[in-house]
Amino acid sequence: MKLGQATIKDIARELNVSSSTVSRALKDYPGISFETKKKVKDLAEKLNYRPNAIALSLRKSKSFTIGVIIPEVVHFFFSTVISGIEEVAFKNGYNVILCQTNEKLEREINCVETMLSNQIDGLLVSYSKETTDFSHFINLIDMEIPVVFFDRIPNIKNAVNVTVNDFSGGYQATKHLIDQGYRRIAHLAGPSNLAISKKRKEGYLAALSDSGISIDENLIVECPSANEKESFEICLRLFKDPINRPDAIFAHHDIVAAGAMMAIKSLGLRIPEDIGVVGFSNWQFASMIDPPLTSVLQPGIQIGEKATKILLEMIQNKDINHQEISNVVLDTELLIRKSSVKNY
Amino acid sequence: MKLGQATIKDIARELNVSSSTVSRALKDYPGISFETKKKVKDLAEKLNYRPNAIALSLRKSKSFTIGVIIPEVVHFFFSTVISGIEEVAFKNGYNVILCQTNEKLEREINCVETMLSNQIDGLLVSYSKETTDFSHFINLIDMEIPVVFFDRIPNIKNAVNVTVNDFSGGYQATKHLIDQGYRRIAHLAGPSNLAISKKRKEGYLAALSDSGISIDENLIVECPSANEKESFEICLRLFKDPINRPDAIFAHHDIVAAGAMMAIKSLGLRIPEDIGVVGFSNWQFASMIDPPLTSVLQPGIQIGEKATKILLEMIQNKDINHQEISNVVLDTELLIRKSSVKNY
DNA sequence: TTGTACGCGTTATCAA
DNA sequence: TTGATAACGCGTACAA
Repeated sequence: MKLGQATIKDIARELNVSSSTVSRALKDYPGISFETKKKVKDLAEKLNYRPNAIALSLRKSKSFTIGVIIPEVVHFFFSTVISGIEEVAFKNGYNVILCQTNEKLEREINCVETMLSNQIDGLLVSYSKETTDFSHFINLIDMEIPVVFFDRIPNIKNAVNVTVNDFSGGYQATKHLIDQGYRRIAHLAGPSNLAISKKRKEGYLAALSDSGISIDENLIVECPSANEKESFEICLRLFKDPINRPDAIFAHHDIVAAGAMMAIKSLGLRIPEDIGVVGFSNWQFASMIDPPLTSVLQPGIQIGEKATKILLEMIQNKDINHQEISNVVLDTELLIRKSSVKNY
Repeated sequence: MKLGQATIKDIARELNVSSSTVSRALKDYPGISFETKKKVKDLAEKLNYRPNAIALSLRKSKSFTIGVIIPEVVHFFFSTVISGIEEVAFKNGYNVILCQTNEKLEREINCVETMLSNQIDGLLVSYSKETTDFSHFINLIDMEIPVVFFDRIPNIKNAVNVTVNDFSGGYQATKHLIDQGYRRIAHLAGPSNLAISKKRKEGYLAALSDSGISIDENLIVECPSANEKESFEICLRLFKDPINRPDAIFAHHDIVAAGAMMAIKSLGLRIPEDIGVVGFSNWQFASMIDPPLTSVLQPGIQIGEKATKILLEMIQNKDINHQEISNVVLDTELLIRKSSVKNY
């Protein structure tokens, strides 16, 4: 018995018909006698025949595969996005091939190469923190390969972007802290080359402005690595001066917020009585820490679904009007928990 | 077909040589004049030539792709495993195609079909909670397609399994609680059809036994869904009776532990003073919750790496001795934090 | 040193 | 109603 899978040729040989007949019979093409059709289908069943997707790809110049490039899988938000992507792709008969960059530009370029070699029909990307030159993506777009950016979106002509309303998320978060009576609200900002960092910060600034609170540059600190350790240390410094210290923190995301909370606790300060805290993304742990963390919900699954739906549309209908879909912005929602409400 | 993807034929035509010459020149085959080689390579560079992986797959009957089937991406442990898988696969020039089952058997079978159609060279699997019949996997093994199971491993002849020592993890956790002076230790067990649930429970039982503590069946409760809500409710019931209530919890995993912690707090009990808690898997949030949760480290990245290395070995060397690698067990490590140490 | 021919699995096209 | 052929892109045995 031959290794591997039965092919159309195997069926044809065994039944003494041509492979085209088998192909047509299997696909219920008109003009095949009922008899032949039955013979073929029965044998196919018996041999456990399965069409070879690789051969199909070659024949049709279409791989039914979409590529996904993300910074890292081990990141709650990205894992939810992947989940949404996989879900929609699977339902539409597309495969997902996955590549993580570990936030390295070199690796990212390498991933794009791999994707190209593998003839992906389209690509979903959230680029790395190191990426400032987008030519490897622009090349793809120039080759007319559909590309959709999500979450971290570049400023590229003809790019299609899916993201949440980071500005409004930042605004909501900050406004909420103001409404709760906090006045010296610090912002732990994200890496400055990411548009999301800029947007969240702008939302923060706008909320302060709108409430007539003057902006104190000392209260805005960038967290380039955006991990809990970095944020812990930054906060220790930030809280050193008891006079000028902030009374609330709006963090770029929940991990940063968690680091801040640890710093606050380690200084013997109370959350939310002394310091209020709001995060971003609503990581899984947000509701489980103590006190539960108020956070801006960033609907990862929906982002993944939406981005994939758009990508599939672009793949299936090349003449789609890019202008209309070039910037999809999903709504955020503030999930209020104890970390920011004094009388919760 | 994507515009601008140059093929060997394009190069051949332009240079007035045969495509075999181009093919050979590109791969530095002997017997090609330096001159031709240079011409070909230069033009390839200029045209941005990239070998078509699909054509190569067909030609070589090898896809350089491995499939990964997991219950869900949005699960910290699995996301770490995927990360390890992707890392090793990428380094070895293999692609990763991903399929999640959402814990559904039907979907799982469907995923296997997809993988087969796509001619994966090998498969990594952690099966769904619903799966009790493994014939869809056994078929693969019978077809001599390399399959490696990780974390959730079946009892199948010739299967290759990679897992952590769940028994010893359960034992460590329980022993630690005993050493801390806890005596009425409850176990919130995982879904009963998973070997990992059984193993962790056996470790728990053995530790009690070895310490001469009698086993109270009322203190062992299964959590079939293993989410925080379920565990919260189970714990409320478990703690209703102030006389017979447990003084510690060993949970199947950290999410279950987190649910338990919420229940404990909501009843006004203190952790670890009144109730000690130990989880499993060391989810990312374990160190961030209050009090930080003692947990059994389950090295997901290493599991992913190890499983992939073994799979690639099986793919590249069909004559490998399965007996020797049929059961790889990685060590767990107990990370002791405040949730289980009264005088931390 | 280079070219020809074939096959990997499939299907569209034309011919019978 | 069915068959033969070519083509998708590539590599390679064989021929020149």
